[in-house]
Amino acid sequence: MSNTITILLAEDEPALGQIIKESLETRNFNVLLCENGEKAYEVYKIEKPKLLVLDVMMPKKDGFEVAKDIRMEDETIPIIFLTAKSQTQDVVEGFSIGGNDYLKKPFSMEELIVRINNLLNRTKLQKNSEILQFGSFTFNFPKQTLQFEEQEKTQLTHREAHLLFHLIKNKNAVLDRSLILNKLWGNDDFFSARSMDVFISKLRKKLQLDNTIQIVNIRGFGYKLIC
Amino acid sequence: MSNTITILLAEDEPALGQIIKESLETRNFNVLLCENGEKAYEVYKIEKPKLLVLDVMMPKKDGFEVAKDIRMEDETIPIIFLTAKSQTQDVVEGFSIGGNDYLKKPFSMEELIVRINNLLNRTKLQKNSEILQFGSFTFNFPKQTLQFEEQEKTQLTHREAHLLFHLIKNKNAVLDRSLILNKLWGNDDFFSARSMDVFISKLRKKLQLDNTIQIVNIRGFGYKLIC
DNA sequence: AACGTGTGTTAACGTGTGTTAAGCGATTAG
DNA sequence: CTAATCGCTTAACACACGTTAACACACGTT
Repeated sequence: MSNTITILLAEDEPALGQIIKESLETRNFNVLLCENGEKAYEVYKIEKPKLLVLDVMMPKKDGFEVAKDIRMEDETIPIIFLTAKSQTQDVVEGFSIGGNDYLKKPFSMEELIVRINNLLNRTKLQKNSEILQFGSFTFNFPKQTLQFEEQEKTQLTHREAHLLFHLIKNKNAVLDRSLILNKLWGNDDFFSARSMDVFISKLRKKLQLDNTIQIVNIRGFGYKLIC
Repeated sequence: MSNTITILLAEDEPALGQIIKESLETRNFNVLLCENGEKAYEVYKIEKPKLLVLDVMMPKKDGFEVAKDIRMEDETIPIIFLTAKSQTQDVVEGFSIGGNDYLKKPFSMEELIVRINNLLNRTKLQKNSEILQFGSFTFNFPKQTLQFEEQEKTQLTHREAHLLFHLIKNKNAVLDRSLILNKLWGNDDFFSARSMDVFISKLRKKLQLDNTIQIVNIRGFGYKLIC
Protein backbone atom coordinates (compact mmCIF):
# COMPACT_ATOMS: atom_id res chain seq x y z
CA MET A 1 0.00 0.00 0.00
CA SER A 2 1.89 3.07 -1.17
CA ASN A 3 0.88 5.58 1.42
CA THR A 4 2.25 8.99 0.49
CA ILE A 5 -0.88 10.92 1.17
CA THR A 6 -0.27 14.65 1.42
CA ILE A 7 -1.68 16.49 4.41
CA LEU A 8 -1.78 20.24 4.77
CA LEU A 9 -1.22 21.33 8.36
CA ALA A 10 -1.84 24.92 9.43
CA GLU A 11 -0.66 25.73 12.95
CA ASP A 12 0.74 29.07 14.08
CA GLU A 13 2.50 27.74 17.15
CA PRO A 14 5.85 26.57 15.70
CA ALA A 15 6.73 24.03 18.36
CA LEU A 16 3.36 22.30 18.23
CA GLY A 17 3.29 22.41 14.44
CA GLN A 18 6.66 20.74 14.26
CA ILE A 19 5.65 17.99 16.68
CA ILE A 20 2.49 17.16 14.75
CA LYS A 21 4.31 17.26 11.45
CA GLU A 22 6.97 14.84 12.61
CA SER A 23 4.50 12.47 14.20
CA LEU A 24 2.50 12.29 11.00
CA GLU A 25 5.60 11.79 8.95
CA THR A 26 6.52 8.73 10.98
CA ARG A 27 3.11 7.41 9.86
CA ASN A 28 4.19 7.85 6.25
CA PHE A 29 2.19 10.95 5.53
CA ASN A 30 3.65 13.79 3.54
CA VAL A 31 3.07 16.94 5.61
CA LEU A 32 3.04 20.59 4.48
CA LEU A 33 3.27 22.90 7.48
CA CYS A 34 2.02 26.49 7.24
CA GLU A 35 2.17 29.08 10.00
CA ASN A 36 -1.01 30.97 9.15
CA GLY A 37 -4.26 30.78 7.25
CA GLU A 38 -3.23 32.86 4.28
CA LYS A 39 -0.25 30.68 3.56
CA ALA A 40 -2.36 27.60 4.01
CA TYR A 41 -4.69 28.71 1.25
CA GLU A 42 -1.81 29.53 -1.06
CA VAL A 43 -0.17 26.19 -0.48
CA TYR A 44 -3.48 24.45 -0.99
CA LYS A 45 -3.87 26.01 -4.44
CA ILE A 46 -0.48 24.69 -5.49
CA GLU A 47 -0.15 21.32 -3.82
CA LYS A 48 -3.74 20.04 -3.69
CA PRO A 49 -3.38 17.94 -0.54
CA LYS A 50 -5.75 15.10 0.30
CA LEU A 51 -6.65 16.30 3.78
CA LEU A 52 -6.42 19.46 5.85
CA VAL A 53 -5.60 19.88 9.52
CA LEU A 54 -6.36 23.48 10.49
CA ASP A 55 -5.86 25.27 13.74
CA VAL A 56 -8.86 27.52 14.28
CA MET A 57 -7.10 30.35 16.06
CA MET A 58 -4.49 31.70 13.65
CA PRO A 59 -3.26 35.12 12.62
CA LYS A 60 -4.22 36.64 9.23
CA LYS A 61 -6.93 34.10 8.46
CA ASP A 62 -8.49 31.69 10.93
CA GLY A 63 -9.13 28.03 10.28
CA PHE A 64 -12.84 28.44 9.58
CA GLU A 65 -12.22 31.10 6.96
CA VAL A 66 -9.65 28.97 5.23
CA ALA A 67 -12.04 26.05 5.31
CA LYS A 68 -14.84 28.07 3.78
CA ASP A 69 -12.66 29.23 0.93
CA ILE A 70 -11.32 25.79 0.21
CA ARG A 71 -14.74 24.19 0.49
CA MET A 72 -15.86 26.41 -2.36
CA GLU A 73 -13.38 24.66 -4.60
CA ASP A 74 -13.55 21.18 -3.18
CA GLU A 75 -16.63 20.12 -1.29
CA THR A 76 -15.37 16.71 -0.32
CA ILE A 77 -11.87 17.24 1.01
CA PRO A 78 -11.75 16.13 4.64
CA ILE A 79 -10.91 18.85 7.15
CA ILE A 80 -9.92 18.45 10.79
CA PHE A 81 -10.06 21.53 12.98
CA LEU A 82 -7.93 21.98 16.05
CA THR A 83 -9.92 24.09 18.48
CA ALA A 84 -9.15 25.68 21.79
CA LYS A 85 -11.62 24.84 24.51
CA SER A 86 -12.98 28.37 24.48
CA GLN A 87 -14.73 27.91 21.13
CA THR A 88 -18.48 27.65 21.55
CA GLN A 89 -20.16 24.37 20.89
CA ASP A 90 -22.44 25.95 18.35
CA VAL A 91 -19.75 27.36 16.16
CA VAL A 92 -17.70 24.24 16.32
CA GLU A 93 -20.69 22.13 15.48
CA GLY A 94 -21.55 24.27 12.54
CA PHE A 95 -18.30 23.14 11.08
CA SER A 96 -18.22 19.56 12.22
CA ILE A 97 -19.96 18.63 9.03
CA GLY A 98 -19.63 15.81 6.54
CA GLY A 99 -16.00 15.57 5.71
CA ASN A 100 -15.13 17.63 8.74
CA ASP A 101 -14.11 16.77 12.23
CA TYR A 102 -12.74 18.71 15.12
CA LEU A 103 -10.34 17.99 17.89
CA LYS A 104 -10.13 19.90 21.12
CA LYS A 105 -6.74 20.98 22.34
CA PRO A 106 -4.98 19.41 24.05
CA PHE A 107 -5.28 16.14 22.15
CA SER A 108 -3.16 13.04 21.86
CA MET A 109 -1.38 12.25 18.64
CA GLU A 110 -3.20 8.91 18.56
CA GLU A 111 -6.55 10.66 18.49
CA LEU A 112 -5.50 12.76 15.56
CA ILE A 113 -4.25 9.79 13.60
CA VAL A 114 -7.42 7.81 14.23
CA ARG A 115 -9.51 10.66 12.91
CA ILE A 116 -7.34 11.15 9.88
CA ASN A 117 -7.68 7.50 8.97
CA ASN A 118 -11.42 7.56 9.58
CA LEU A 119 -11.96 10.49 7.28
CA LEU A 120 -9.71 9.12 4.58
CA ASN A 121 -11.52 5.81 4.62
CA ARG A 122 -14.91 7.39 4.65
CA THR A 123 -14.30 9.55 1.62
CA LYS A 124 -12.83 6.57 -0.19
CA LEU A 125 -16.11 4.73 0.26
CA GLN A 126 -18.25 7.69 -0.62
CA LYS A 127 -16.70 8.39 -3.96
CA ASN A 128 -17.91 5.09 -5.30
CA SER A 129 -21.13 6.10 -6.88
CA GLU A 130 -23.61 8.73 -7.76
CA ILE A 131 -26.55 6.55 -6.85
CA LEU A 132 -27.19 7.26 -3.24
CA GLN A 133 -29.30 5.39 -0.73
CA PHE A 134 -30.70 7.06 2.35
CA GLY A 135 -33.54 5.88 4.51
CA SER A 136 -35.97 4.12 2.20
CA PHE A 137 -35.04 6.28 -0.74
CA THR A 138 -32.84 5.70 -3.73
CA PHE A 139 -31.55 8.87 -5.29
CA ASN A 140 -30.02 8.80 -8.74
CA PHE A 141 -28.14 12.04 -9.02
CA PRO A 142 -27.24 12.02 -12.72
CA LYS A 143 -30.75 11.02 -13.69
CA GLN A 144 -32.29 13.33 -11.08
CA THR A 145 -34.72 10.68 -9.96
CA LEU A 146 -35.92 9.85 -6.49
CA GLN A 147 -37.47 6.51 -5.64
CA PHE A 148 -39.26 5.59 -2.43
CA GLU A 149 -38.89 1.91 -1.65
CA GLU A 150 -39.99 0.07 -4.79
CA GLN A 151 -42.49 2.64 -5.87
CA GLU A 152 -42.44 4.71 -9.00
CA LYS A 153 -39.54 7.07 -9.52
CA THR A 154 -40.27 10.76 -9.36
CA GLN A 155 -38.37 13.27 -11.39
CA LEU A 156 -36.53 16.01 -9.56
CA THR A 157 -35.53 19.32 -11.01
CA HIS A 158 -31.93 20.35 -11.39
CA ARG A 159 -31.94 22.52 -8.31
CA GLU A 160 -33.75 20.01 -6.17
CA ALA A 161 -31.31 17.31 -7.17
CA HIS A 162 -28.25 19.37 -6.40
CA LEU A 163 -29.53 20.48 -3.06
CA LEU A 164 -30.48 16.95 -2.10
CA PHE A 165 -27.12 15.70 -3.29
CA HIS A 166 -25.27 17.96 -0.92
CA LEU A 167 -27.58 17.15 1.93
CA ILE A 168 -26.98 13.44 1.45
CA LYS A 169 -23.23 13.88 1.13
CA ASN A 170 -23.39 15.53 4.54
CA LYS A 171 -26.07 13.37 6.08
CA ASN A 172 -26.34 13.54 9.84
CA ALA A 173 -24.12 16.57 9.82
CA VAL A 174 -24.65 20.27 9.40
CA LEU A 175 -24.59 21.56 5.87
CA ASP A 176 -23.54 25.17 5.91
CA ARG A 177 -26.11 27.54 4.51
CA SER A 178 -23.90 30.11 2.88
CA LEU A 179 -21.71 27.37 1.49
CA ILE A 180 -24.53 25.79 -0.41
CA LEU A 181 -25.86 29.16 -1.50
CA ASN A 182 -22.52 30.06 -3.00
CA LYS A 183 -22.18 26.68 -4.58
CA LEU A 184 -25.60 26.53 -6.23
CA TRP A 185 -26.68 30.14 -6.52
CA GLY A 186 -23.30 31.81 -6.79
CA ASN A 187 -23.96 34.20 -3.92
CA ASP A 188 -25.69 34.28 -0.56
CA ASP A 189 -27.81 37.37 -0.82
CA PHE A 190 -31.35 37.78 0.41
CA PHE A 191 -33.14 36.58 -2.68
CA SER A 192 -31.06 33.48 -3.17
CA ALA A 193 -31.69 32.62 0.46
CA ARG A 194 -35.46 32.95 -0.06
CA SER A 195 -35.19 30.80 -3.14
CA MET A 196 -33.32 28.16 -1.23
CA ASP A 197 -36.02 28.19 1.45
CA VAL A 198 -38.49 27.30 -1.24
CA PHE A 199 -36.45 24.34 -2.36
CA ILE A 200 -35.92 23.09 1.17
CA SER A 201 -39.66 23.28 1.53
CA LYS A 202 -40.19 21.29 -1.66
CA LEU A 203 -37.68 18.64 -0.64
CA ARG A 204 -39.24 18.25 2.79
CA LYS A 205 -42.56 17.60 1.14
CA LYS A 206 -41.08 14.94 -1.13
CA LEU A 207 -39.13 13.30 1.67
CA GLN A 208 -42.00 13.00 4.09
CA LEU A 209 -42.89 9.61 2.63
CA ASP A 210 -40.24 8.26 5.00
CA ASN A 211 -40.90 9.68 8.43
CA THR A 212 -37.56 8.56 9.80
CA ILE A 213 -35.99 11.18 7.60
CA GLN A 214 -35.93 14.84 8.38
CA ILE A 215 -34.29 18.01 7.24
CA VAL A 216 -33.58 19.85 10.47
CA ASN A 217 -32.73 23.52 10.49
CA ILE A 218 -29.88 24.75 12.65
CA ARG A 219 -30.71 28.39 13.02
CA GLY A 220 -27.95 30.60 11.73
CA PHE A 221 -25.85 27.75 10.36
CA GLY A 222 -27.69 25.55 7.94
CA TYR A 223 -29.44 22.23 7.61
CA LYS A 224 -28.97 18.69 8.73
CA LEU A 225 -30.37 15.69 6.88
CA ILE A 226 -31.12 13.05 9.46
CA CYS A 227 -31.54 9.41 8.58
CA MET B 1 -32.43 -7.42 28.45
CA SER B 2 -34.53 -8.56 25.52
CA ASN B 3 -31.83 -9.85 23.27
CA THR B 4 -33.35 -10.76 19.93
CA ILE B 5 -30.71 -9.07 17.86
CA THR B 6 -30.81 -10.07 14.24
CA ILE B 7 -27.57 -11.13 12.60
CA LEU B 8 -27.12 -11.70 8.91
CA LEU B 9 -24.75 -14.57 8.19
CA ALA B 10 -23.41 -15.15 4.69
CA GLU B 11 -21.54 -18.44 4.27
CA ASP B 12 -21.49 -20.57 1.16
CA GLU B 13 -20.39 -23.77 2.83
CA PRO B 14 -23.70 -25.22 4.08
CA ALA B 15 -22.32 -27.34 6.90
CA LEU B 16 -20.28 -24.55 8.42
CA GLY B 17 -23.08 -22.05 7.94
CA GLN B 18 -25.50 -24.28 9.79
CA ILE B 19 -23.11 -24.81 12.69
CA ILE B 20 -22.51 -21.09 13.13
CA LYS B 21 -26.20 -20.34 12.83
CA GLU B 22 -27.14 -22.82 15.50
CA SER B 23 -24.38 -21.76 17.85
CA LEU B 24 -25.49 -18.17 17.62
CA GLU B 25 -29.10 -19.12 18.09
CA THR B 26 -28.26 -20.82 21.38
CA ARG B 27 -26.91 -17.41 22.39
CA ASN B 28 -30.32 -15.92 21.67
CA PHE B 29 -29.45 -14.23 18.42
CA ASN B 30 -31.81 -14.32 15.50
CA VAL B 31 -29.77 -15.55 12.53
CA LEU B 32 -30.48 -15.18 8.83
CA LEU B 33 -28.32 -17.55 6.82
CA CYS B 34 -27.57 -16.83 3.16
CA GLU B 35 -25.53 -18.99 0.85
CA ASN B 36 -24.02 -16.24 -1.29
CA GLY B 37 -23.36 -12.53 -1.43
CA GLU B 38 -26.20 -11.60 -3.71
CA LYS B 39 -28.76 -13.19 -1.44
CA ALA B 40 -27.11 -11.56 1.54
CA TYR B 41 -27.66 -8.14 0.04
CA GLU B 42 -31.29 -8.90 -0.82
CA VAL B 43 -32.01 -10.17 2.65
CA TYR B 44 -30.27 -7.16 4.14
CA LYS B 45 -32.59 -4.81 2.28
CA ILE B 46 -35.63 -6.54 3.68
CA GLU B 47 -34.65 -7.51 7.19
CA LYS B 48 -32.27 -4.75 8.23
CA PRO B 49 -30.16 -6.82 10.62
CA LYS B 50 -28.08 -5.27 13.37
CA LEU B 51 -24.80 -6.96 12.42
CA LEU B 52 -23.28 -8.81 9.48
CA VAL B 53 -21.04 -11.85 9.45
CA LEU B 54 -19.72 -12.28 5.93
CA ASP B 55 -17.55 -14.97 4.48
CA VAL B 56 -15.10 -13.31 2.14
CA MET B 57 -14.84 -16.09 -0.43
CA MET B 58 -18.30 -16.63 -1.83
CA PRO B 59 -19.80 -17.24 -5.27
CA LYS B 60 -21.69 -14.48 -7.13
CA LYS B 61 -20.59 -11.66 -4.85
CA ASP B 62 -17.80 -11.84 -2.32
CA GLY B 63 -17.97 -10.55 1.23
CA PHE B 64 -16.07 -7.35 0.53
CA GLU B 65 -18.38 -6.42 -2.32
CA VAL B 66 -21.44 -7.01 -0.18
CA ALA B 67 -19.87 -4.92 2.57
CA LYS B 68 -19.19 -2.06 0.20
CA ASP B 69 -22.76 -2.00 -1.03
CA ILE B 70 -24.23 -2.17 2.41
CA ARG B 71 -21.83 0.46 3.74
CA MET B 72 -23.32 2.86 1.24
CA GLU B 73 -26.62 2.59 3.01
CA ASP B 74 -25.46 2.23 6.56
CA GLU B 75 -22.07 3.50 7.47
CA THR B 76 -22.20 2.27 11.04
CA ILE B 77 -23.47 -1.30 10.89
CA PRO B 78 -20.82 -3.64 12.34
CA ILE B 79 -19.38 -6.18 9.93
CA ILE B 80 -17.28 -9.25 10.71
CA PHE B 81 -15.44 -10.93 7.86
CA LEU B 82 -14.57 -14.61 7.86
CA THR B 83 -11.39 -15.04 5.87
CA ALA B 84 -9.46 -18.04 4.69
CA LYS B 85 -5.82 -17.99 5.71
CA SER B 86 -4.88 -17.53 2.06
CA GLN B 87 -6.13 -13.97 2.05
CA THR B 88 -3.29 -11.53 2.16
CA GLN B 89 -2.87 -9.52 5.30
CA ASP B 90 -3.12 -6.28 3.34
CA VAL B 91 -6.56 -6.79 1.90
CA VAL B 92 -7.91 -7.99 5.18
CA GLU B 93 -6.44 -5.10 7.07
CA GLY B 94 -7.92 -2.61 4.68
CA PHE B 95 -11.29 -3.62 5.96
CA SER B 96 -10.52 -4.06 9.61
CA ILE B 97 -11.50 -0.52 10.33
CA GLY B 98 -14.31 1.37 12.01
CA GLY B 99 -17.20 -0.98 12.65
CA ASN B 100 -15.40 -3.87 10.98
CA ASP B 101 -13.50 -6.86 12.25
CA TYR B 102 -12.16 -10.03 10.74
CA LEU B 103 -11.68 -13.59 11.83
CA LYS B 104 -9.35 -16.11 10.26
CA LYS B 105 -10.65 -19.57 9.53
CA PRO B 106 -10.56 -21.85 11.34
CA PHE B 107 -11.87 -20.04 14.38
CA SER B 108 -13.60 -21.09 17.54
CA MET B 109 -17.22 -20.23 18.13
CA GLU B 110 -16.18 -18.47 21.32
CA GLU B 111 -13.96 -16.11 19.39
CA LEU B 112 -16.78 -15.18 17.07
CA ILE B 113 -19.18 -14.54 19.90
CA VAL B 114 -16.69 -12.38 21.76
CA ARG B 115 -16.21 -10.23 18.69
CA ILE B 116 -19.90 -9.95 17.99
CA ASN B 117 -20.50 -8.75 21.52
CA ASN B 118 -17.61 -6.33 21.30
CA LEU B 119 -18.95 -4.71 18.17
CA LEU B 120 -22.51 -4.62 19.42
CA ASN B 121 -21.47 -2.98 22.63
CA ARG B 122 -19.40 -0.45 20.83
CA THR B 123 -22.17 0.64 18.53
CA LYS B 124 -24.70 0.43 21.33
CA LEU B 125 -22.61 2.84 23.34
CA GLN B 126 -22.35 5.16 20.38
CA LYS B 127 -26.05 5.13 19.69
CA ASN B 128 -26.91 5.46 23.35
CA SER B 129 -25.10 8.72 23.33
CA GLU B 130 -27.60 10.00 20.81
CA ILE B 131 -30.93 8.63 21.97
CA LEU B 132 -31.34 9.17 25.67
CA GLN B 133 -33.96 7.87 28.04
CA PHE B 134 -34.76 9.61 31.30
CA GLY B 135 -37.86 9.25 33.41
CA SER B 136 -40.72 8.59 31.00
CA PHE B 137 -39.09 10.60 28.27
CA THR B 138 -37.19 9.59 25.18
CA PHE B 139 -34.91 12.27 23.88
CA ASN B 140 -33.51 12.00 20.36
CA PHE B 141 -30.67 14.45 20.28
CA PRO B 142 -29.89 14.52 16.54
CA LYS B 143 -33.53 14.86 15.60
CA GLN B 144 -34.14 17.26 18.46
CA THR B 145 -37.30 15.47 19.46
CA LEU B 146 -38.69 14.75 22.88
CA GLN B 147 -41.28 12.04 23.46
CA PHE B 148 -43.30 11.47 26.62
CA GLU B 149 -44.22 7.82 27.03
CA GLU B 150 -45.85 6.78 23.75
CA GLN B 151 -47.33 10.15 22.99
CA GLU B 152 -46.56 12.30 20.03
CA LYS B 153 -43.02 13.61 19.69
CA THR B 154 -42.48 17.30 20.22
CA GLN B 155 -39.83 19.19 18.37
CA LEU B 156 -37.21 20.99 20.42
CA THR B 157 -35.14 23.89 19.21
CA HIS B 158 -31.42 23.68 18.75
CA ARG B 159 -30.65 25.46 22.00
CA GLU B 160 -33.20 23.53 24.01
CA ALA B 161 -31.82 20.28 22.68
CA HIS B 162 -28.25 21.13 23.56
CA LEU B 163 -29.10 22.32 27.02
CA LEU B 164 -31.18 19.23 27.71
CA PHE B 165 -28.44 17.05 26.33
CA HIS B 166 -25.95 18.35 28.84
CA LEU B 167 -28.42 18.11 31.67
CA ILE B 168 -29.09 14.48 30.89
CA LYS B 169 -25.42 13.70 30.50
CA ASN B 170 -25.00 15.03 34.05
CA LYS B 171 -28.25 13.74 35.46
CA ASN B 172 -28.41 13.65 39.23
CA ALA B 173 -25.25 15.70 39.35
CA VAL B 174 -24.60 19.40 39.32
CA LEU B 175 -24.14 20.94 35.91
CA ASP B 176 -21.98 23.99 36.26
CA ARG B 177 -23.62 27.20 35.11
CA SER B 178 -20.64 28.97 33.65
CA LEU B 179 -19.48 25.78 32.00
CA ILE B 180 -22.64 25.41 30.01
CA LEU B 181 -22.73 29.10 29.23
CA ASN B 182 -19.27 28.95 27.77
CA LYS B 183 -20.05 25.79 25.90
CA LEU B 184 -23.27 26.94 24.25
CA TRP B 185 -23.11 30.71 24.32
CA GLY B 186 -19.37 31.20 24.14
CA ASN B 187 -19.25 33.45 27.22
CA ASP B 188 -20.90 33.79 30.60
CA ASP B 189 -21.89 37.42 30.64
CA PHE B 190 -25.09 38.87 31.98
CA PHE B 191 -27.18 38.60 28.83
CA SER B 192 -26.23 35.04 28.02
CA ALA B 193 -27.10 34.12 31.57
CA ARG B 194 -30.54 35.71 31.22
CA SER B 195 -31.02 33.89 27.96
CA MET B 196 -30.13 30.63 29.60
CA ASP B 197 -32.64 31.32 32.36
CA VAL B 198 -35.29 31.52 29.71
CA PHE B 199 -34.35 28.18 28.27
CA ILE B 200 -34.28 26.50 31.67
CA SER B 201 -37.75 27.88 32.15
CA LYS B 202 -38.90 26.49 28.80
CA LEU B 203 -37.44 23.09 29.50
CA ARG B 204 -39.07 22.91 32.92
CA LYS B 205 -42.41 23.55 31.29
CA LYS B 206 -41.88 20.79 28.76
CA LEU B 207 -40.62 18.33 31.33
CA GLN B 208 -43.46 18.78 33.80
CA LEU B 209 -45.42 16.04 32.06
CA ASP B 210 -43.39 13.69 34.24
CA ASN B 211 -43.55 14.91 37.80
CA THR B 212 -40.74 12.65 38.97
CA ILE B 213 -38.40 14.79 36.94
CA GLN B 214 -37.13 18.15 38.01
CA ILE B 215 -34.51 20.67 37.12
CA VAL B 216 -33.26 21.91 40.46
CA ASN B 217 -31.26 25.07 40.83
CA ILE B 218 -28.15 25.06 42.98
CA ARG B 219 -27.80 28.69 43.76
CA GLY B 220 -24.50 30.08 42.62
CA PHE B 221 -23.39 26.83 40.99
CA GLY B 222 -25.79 25.54 38.41
CA TYR B 223 -28.52 23.00 37.81
CA LYS B 224 -29.25 19.41 38.57
CA LEU B 225 -31.57 17.21 36.55
CA ILE B 226 -33.23 14.81 38.94
CA CYS B 227 -34.78 11.58 37.72
C1' DA C 1 -46.35 33.20 -34.24
C1' DA C 2 -49.15 31.19 -30.63
C1' DC C 3 -49.49 28.10 -27.15
C1' DG C 4 -48.71 25.16 -23.25
C1' DT C 5 -45.41 23.31 -19.95
C1' DG C 6 -41.86 23.17 -16.72
C1' DT C 7 -38.52 25.46 -13.89
C1' DG C 8 -36.79 28.79 -10.94
C1' DT C 9 -37.34 33.54 -8.84
C1' DT C 10 -39.75 37.09 -6.46
C1' DA C 11 -43.21 38.69 -3.36
C1' DA C 12 -46.00 38.66 0.57
C1' DC C 13 -47.30 36.96 4.62
C1' DG C 14 -46.93 33.71 8.46
C1' DT C 15 -44.34 31.11 11.94
C1' DG C 16 -40.43 29.93 14.90
C1' DT C 17 -36.37 30.90 17.51
C1' DG C 18 -33.34 33.27 20.43
C1' DT C 19 -32.32 37.69 22.89
C1' DT C 20 -33.46 41.47 25.67
C1' DA C 21 -36.24 43.80 29.05
C1' DA C 22 -38.80 44.21 33.15
C1' DG C 23 -40.95 42.91 37.36
C1' DC C 24 -41.43 39.68 40.86
C1' DG C 25 -39.90 35.96 44.17
C1' DA C 26 -36.48 33.54 46.81
C1' DT C 27 -32.24 33.28 49.32
C1' DT C 28 -28.52 34.94 51.91
C1' DA C 29 -25.28 38.25 54.22
C1' DG C 30 -24.90 42.01 57.21
C1' DC D 1 -35.10 43.30 59.25
C1' DT D 2 -33.13 45.06 55.21
C1' DA D 3 -30.48 45.27 51.28
C1' DA D 4 -28.26 42.94 47.89
C1' DT D 5 -28.01 39.32 44.88
C1' DC D 6 -29.45 35.65 42.20
C1' DG D 7 -32.89 33.23 39.81
C1' DC D 8 -37.77 32.73 37.57
C1' DT D 9 -41.23 33.99 34.46
C1' DT D 10 -43.64 36.46 31.00
C1' DA D 11 -43.77 39.33 27.31
C1' DA D 12 -41.89 42.24 23.62
C1' DC D 13 -38.89 42.28 20.00
C1' DA D 14 -35.84 41.37 15.95
C1' DC D 15 -34.84 38.56 12.63
C1' DA D 16 -34.16 33.76 10.51
C1' DC D 17 -36.79 30.61 8.28
C1' DG D 18 -41.23 28.48 6.02
C1' DT D 19 -45.09 28.40 2.82
C1' DT D 20 -47.88 29.63 -0.84
C1' DA D 21 -48.89 31.83 -4.85
C1' DA D 22 -47.90 34.92 -8.56
C1' DC D 23 -44.70 35.88 -11.91
C1' DA D 24 -41.03 35.62 -15.64
C1' DC D 25 -38.67 33.19 -18.72
C1' DA D 26 -36.89 29.36 -21.47
C1' DC D 27 -38.13 25.60 -24.11
C1' DG D 28 -40.50 22.59 -27.13
C1' DT D 29 -44.73 21.85 -29.93
C1' DT D 30 -48.07 22.86 -33.26
